[in-house]
Amino acid sequence: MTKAPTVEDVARVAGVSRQTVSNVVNTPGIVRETTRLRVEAAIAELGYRPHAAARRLRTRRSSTIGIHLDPYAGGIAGVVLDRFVHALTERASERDMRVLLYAARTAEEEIDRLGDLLEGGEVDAVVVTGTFHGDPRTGWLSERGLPFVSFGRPWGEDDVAAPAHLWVDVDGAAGTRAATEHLLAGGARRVAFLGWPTGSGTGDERERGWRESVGTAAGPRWVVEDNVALARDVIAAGLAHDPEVDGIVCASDSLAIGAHLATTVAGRADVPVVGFDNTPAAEALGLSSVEQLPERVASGALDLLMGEEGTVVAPRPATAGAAHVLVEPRLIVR
Amino acid sequence: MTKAPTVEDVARVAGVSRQTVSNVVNTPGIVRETTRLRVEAAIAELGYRPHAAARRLRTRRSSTIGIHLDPYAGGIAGVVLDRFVHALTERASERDMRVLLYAARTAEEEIDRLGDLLEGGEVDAVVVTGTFHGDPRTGWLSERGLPFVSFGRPWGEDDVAAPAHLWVDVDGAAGTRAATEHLLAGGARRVAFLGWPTGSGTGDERERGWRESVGTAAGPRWVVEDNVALARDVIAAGLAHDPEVDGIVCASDSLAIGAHLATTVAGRADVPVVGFDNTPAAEALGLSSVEQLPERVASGALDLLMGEEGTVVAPRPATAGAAHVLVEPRLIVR
DNA sequence: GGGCAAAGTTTGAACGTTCAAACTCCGGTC
DNA sequence: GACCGGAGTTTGAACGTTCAAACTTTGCCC
Repeated sequence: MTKAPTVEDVARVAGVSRQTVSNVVNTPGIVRETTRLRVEAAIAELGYRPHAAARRLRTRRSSTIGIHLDPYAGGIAGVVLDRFVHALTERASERDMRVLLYAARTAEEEIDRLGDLLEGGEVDAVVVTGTFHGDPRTGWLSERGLPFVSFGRPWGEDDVAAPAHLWVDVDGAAGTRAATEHLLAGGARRVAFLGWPTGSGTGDERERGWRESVGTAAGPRWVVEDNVALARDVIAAGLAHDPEVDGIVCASDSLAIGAHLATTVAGRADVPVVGFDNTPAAEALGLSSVEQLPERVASGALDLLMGEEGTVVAPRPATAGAAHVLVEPRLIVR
Repeated sequence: MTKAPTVEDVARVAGVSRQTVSNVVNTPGIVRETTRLRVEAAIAELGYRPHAAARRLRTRRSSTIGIHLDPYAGGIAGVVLDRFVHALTERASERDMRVLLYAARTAEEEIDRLGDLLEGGEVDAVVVTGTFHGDPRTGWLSERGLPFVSFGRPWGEDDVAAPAHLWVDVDGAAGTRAATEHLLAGGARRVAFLGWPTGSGTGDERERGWRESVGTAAGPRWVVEDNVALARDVIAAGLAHDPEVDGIVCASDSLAIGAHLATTVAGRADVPVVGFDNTPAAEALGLSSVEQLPERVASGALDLLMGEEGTVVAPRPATAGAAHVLVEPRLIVR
């Protein structure tokens, strides 16, 4: 394999200057038609491809977005994030952007990594996932004015009216509201909620949706860690104790699967169970579930970073105009 | 935010030359201890980070590996690939490598993208997934001598003795063999196989493992598309017709879940079902399954591209020495 | 203390691109 | 026919790093 051709080589073959070749590649509009065709022919003939590193060095733009990938946790929850990564890759691709993955075990390590990537010009912006109250990462990024968007609200602050930074999230309450209303519309008279212990912003939000829409049909609220076997046991006991329950809204598909197993074993297959996340497992078991629409989340993240139409990361301060996107999820009925 | 410091700035502060700063960063061993400390102090003081693009341009290395991410397909199968991506990111990170994702809808589009990424120096090598017999991508890459490894064998050729290119794969036959032997050891006398229609290399391989180890306990071989509901129906009918079956080995977790639903409904919960891929769904239902060990696959891919110890992509022709890694999967008993 | 090799350090150039400014045409206007 | 403006094109410089070669210092031996 001989040396790869450069703009210079193309220019020589086409009988024009370096810069004109560059213009044909980047801003064809300003080049005279006849010249353009000549240059394009030379590009094709030589098989010229712009060298990414040289371009990045000169333009100070990498056209790349970084995203952290946790060690695979097992279980069901990771699927949502993976779907988001898929969607982000596709949407980014449409805007001529790339997605770079990075690993980090701890928050400190991640901050270190973020610094390398952003300040070293390896990425133009990052998407931070799994944020929590007082997350050191978002603070660190904000302080330095580095461009980023979080998937997940800056919990605990006044995140909608005066957001601390750009964020995208799914409206969990709207999801459980839809789930609850679906059960009520199906004739349920006593709808229970199976969620996580209070304190996780996401979980509290999902519980709120049920509480606000269940009205007089409110059944018990059960709480357990996100685990199929534990959920099954809780529901088995709960149903025995409160047989009037005729519908269960869950904060996750793991919980829903546990609940489903419990109702099946107890011969109460008549009690509908609705999950959250619409994972393949819920699909396989024929459970209804709230779909987070990761594609919308991905689009929202890019809109915030690049503007609705932009093809370049142009960070706006969180204080200016729309600084967040809240995606309304959709109930998938099965 | 003022301009980011460069080697030059660090050099000035530390009272040394550019190159010495570079040496401290890249090959600290050759710098005198006292000098090194002085430079390191200057680096810390200024918060210097090497500019990735400049380094890439000069060294002609991106320290990045590309991998294609399909549109999220839904269903269970995608999970294995996602786990592989996670593992690849972590392993790559340990070797100071990054992982870049790219999207493409068709094989032609993917080839175009591969050309841009590899010849534009955006990535040093790519991992190609989901290869099939006569795959245009691997041919295109091989012709040009571009460095890549495939996750999946070059089916149909003499892939082990004279591999067409570097590849990593999971020994599917070994997986179903382990599953079959597990059922036999548990006392099964008639073990069926539920697989996909003949013709997919992967599926045929998994069937072979069952066939070769089931011996006189061979039950029927059922075949169906990879779908929970279809699998359930096939097993329901199959069990009714052949009630002697007392164990089912499946080519995937989707099939296994279908089989599990069928045995449960038929009141034949005594018939153990073993899946393949060890997805969260199988875990949630308490099904045994064959675990592909994506971490090993990821390590294998990097070993092939970079050598066992290397930190640089140093492509070897597939003809030289070990050009493939075949990972032995592990049965997870539940 | 002179000579010599090894260790450590500096210097000029180069990687391939795009920016910014300069330059060349060309048609139209006074 | 001199002047102007705009479209199209070229030129020199710069982005920040590392390579390769040249240079300087150190340590050792006789």
